[in-house]
Amino acid sequence: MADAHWRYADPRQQHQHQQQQQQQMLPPSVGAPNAAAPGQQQPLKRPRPADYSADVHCGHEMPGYYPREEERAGYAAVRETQALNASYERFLRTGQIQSYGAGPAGGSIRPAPGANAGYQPDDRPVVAAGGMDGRSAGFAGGISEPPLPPDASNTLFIEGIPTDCERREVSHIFRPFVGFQEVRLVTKDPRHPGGDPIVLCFVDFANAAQATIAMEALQGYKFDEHDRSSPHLRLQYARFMGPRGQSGPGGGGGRVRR
DNA sequence: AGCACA
Repeated sequence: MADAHWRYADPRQQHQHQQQQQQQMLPPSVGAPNAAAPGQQQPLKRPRPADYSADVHCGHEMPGYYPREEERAGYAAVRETQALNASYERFLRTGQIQSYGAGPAGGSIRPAPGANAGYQPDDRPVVAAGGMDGRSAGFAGGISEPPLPPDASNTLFIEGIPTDCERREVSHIFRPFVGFQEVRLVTKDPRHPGGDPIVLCFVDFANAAQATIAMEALQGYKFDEHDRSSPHLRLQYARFMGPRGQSGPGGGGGRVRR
């Protein structure tokens, strides 16, 4: 608890000698050696002997560790997202929503105390989907949902993201929406030579209804609200859904028809 | 306009 907190506290604390000791004991980022991202591994200064793998464990294990660029807040987002996924899967099975999104409880959403828990601002999603599924549950509010378009997908394709925008910034925009799972940024070369590179973005939601709510809420969203020439977002359903999407082949997401 | 990840 406290030892997870001291890392992020401001540097005016008086235990610096302790920090230095601990930092020497913990290697910088030996999270999960076999899960390293392709472009991410640090250059090895010298090849390790074969018996290296036996004693790498240093008590620094992190369930669900993502070796990408998420640091600090990213951790919390990922962990929280996974907790939300778990909640939602429970909802799918039981048909009951338990303190999902808004609401005071959140006890079941909190990650178990461990690595860096206990350091989270209250950033749980507040923009909730009325009827989660459109089918069965979700009539609690008495508001009927419009049917989803036939090409609805739980992945959104977002254009118009400024090229200097980082993944974290995009996550800030989409994270308040219930069902948010992940943001993926893709940089494309411009069609015209000399043009600006293009940033495409894919955002996953737990289901298509939640994706639709976010899509309509953020359609035309301006990045710089006081700049009239600021780029604005255009959101569509993503065309192809791979295994990450919920409606693969045979899942009802066939050809686009209207 | 431009649709990737596994």
